[in-house]
Amino acid sequence: MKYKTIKGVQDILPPETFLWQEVEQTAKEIFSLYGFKEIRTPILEFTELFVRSIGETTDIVEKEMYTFQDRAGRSITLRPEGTASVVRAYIQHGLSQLPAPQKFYYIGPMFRYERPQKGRYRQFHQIGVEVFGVDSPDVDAELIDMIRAFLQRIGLDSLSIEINSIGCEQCRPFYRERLIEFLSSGVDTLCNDCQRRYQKNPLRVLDCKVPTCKEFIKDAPRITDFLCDGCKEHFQKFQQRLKALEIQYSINPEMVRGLDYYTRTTFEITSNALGAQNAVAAGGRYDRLVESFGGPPTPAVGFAIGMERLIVLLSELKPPRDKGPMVYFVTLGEEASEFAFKELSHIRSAGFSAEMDFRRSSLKSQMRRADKAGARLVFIVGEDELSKGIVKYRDLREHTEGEIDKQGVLDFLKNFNF
RNA sequence: GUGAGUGUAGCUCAAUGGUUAGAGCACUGGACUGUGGCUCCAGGGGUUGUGGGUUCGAGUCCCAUCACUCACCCCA
Repeated sequence: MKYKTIKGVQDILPPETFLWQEVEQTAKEIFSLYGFKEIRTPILEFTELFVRSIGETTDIVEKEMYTFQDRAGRSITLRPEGTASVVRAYIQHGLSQLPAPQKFYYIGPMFRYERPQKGRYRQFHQIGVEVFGVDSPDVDAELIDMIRAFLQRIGLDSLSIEINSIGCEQCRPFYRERLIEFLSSGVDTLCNDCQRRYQKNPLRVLDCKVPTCKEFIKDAPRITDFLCDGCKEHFQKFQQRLKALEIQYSINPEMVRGLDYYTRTTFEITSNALGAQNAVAAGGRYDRLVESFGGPPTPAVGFAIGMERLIVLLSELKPPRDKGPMVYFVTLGEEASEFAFKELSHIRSAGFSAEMDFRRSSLKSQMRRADKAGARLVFIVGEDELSKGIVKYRDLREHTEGEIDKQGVLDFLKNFNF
């Protein structure tokens, strides 16, 4: 085969596209109930935007971005995530001047040059949400509530919700020192990856999977014990709200987010049916990012849903099915074919999905194709029928049949109980 | 970037180193000359991922390479 998709990207074919449409439509409906409006930002941005927001030393920036020079020599990057672009747009268009909170959602492809595996692709799709201008933990809880509502609506309840607070620029550095202190007592017992993490991002040692490391960090200091008064209160209020909504969650003080810009609240929605990449949705608060981009100090919080992962769960639950046309015309002879061709257009205009068999073949094989296509109703038109001024119909589901006046096709459909 | 596994028809898979690489499903047609599903019959569809090597002979063994899958790393 000469041409195929490049590594880590994929075609999405029907009937799976039905599932994608359902997910997107449900997200739009639920999110708008919560006051969110769609924002569409470009897939291309200046590289600098992502380097500054995600963090220079993160893996995403260091080795996973699709970056290239445009024809004028500027460094351009295919977005690896959505938040940076939305923040840029928020500042660029002066949206901070509008009444807070400003609430946005977006749906679209993201790109990261990673080795593909289950639930991880080089082009993947996210539904993301951002709220600007309110620092209250009520918003954080509202977001969790919205995710829950969304997942419930598409039929995925019983996913686990994990939350954490990673503090702010006041308390986190202090905790970081304590943690480094603790780790230094046993660096040489840690795995190779953790030796590296110890140097680069000590917090990451916390969610190492190696048993010996797990054993060692069991006694490590916990971020939640080192939060400053402000962060502590924020985290408690957040939980109070979750309880008020009767949302089941667990605190995971070892949950570390990969992007540098997070502050205070972080959370993940995971499923144990997904393999190693088990996060369906994840997000958190980023109170300093807008300011660091040159905007006014603006607290913000958001999350992203991984669509491919969602689809995996969903298609196990209810395998996607093609929906056939309501009506299928089977014809014999040129005159009948022309009659059907015109009817086809009329009834489609009236809102009925309809097909006809353009191939000149036996009645039997046309019937067979009508069945394969999943049609509900077949109209049979031949010379006999036309000369009598009628068409025959057959209901493929109820196995009933009859005749109707050939002028009355549309009326028949309008009264038909599909 | 690291490791392991797998590459044969559109899909899922067979084929001890030995004839012309098969089956099920799917597709097309027929049995039923104007009636779907069930059944039966027939047909189309393959550079066995690619390139080397070993051998009288390779889908099968060896090497390389590419792709896919899963895991690590990291993350939605």
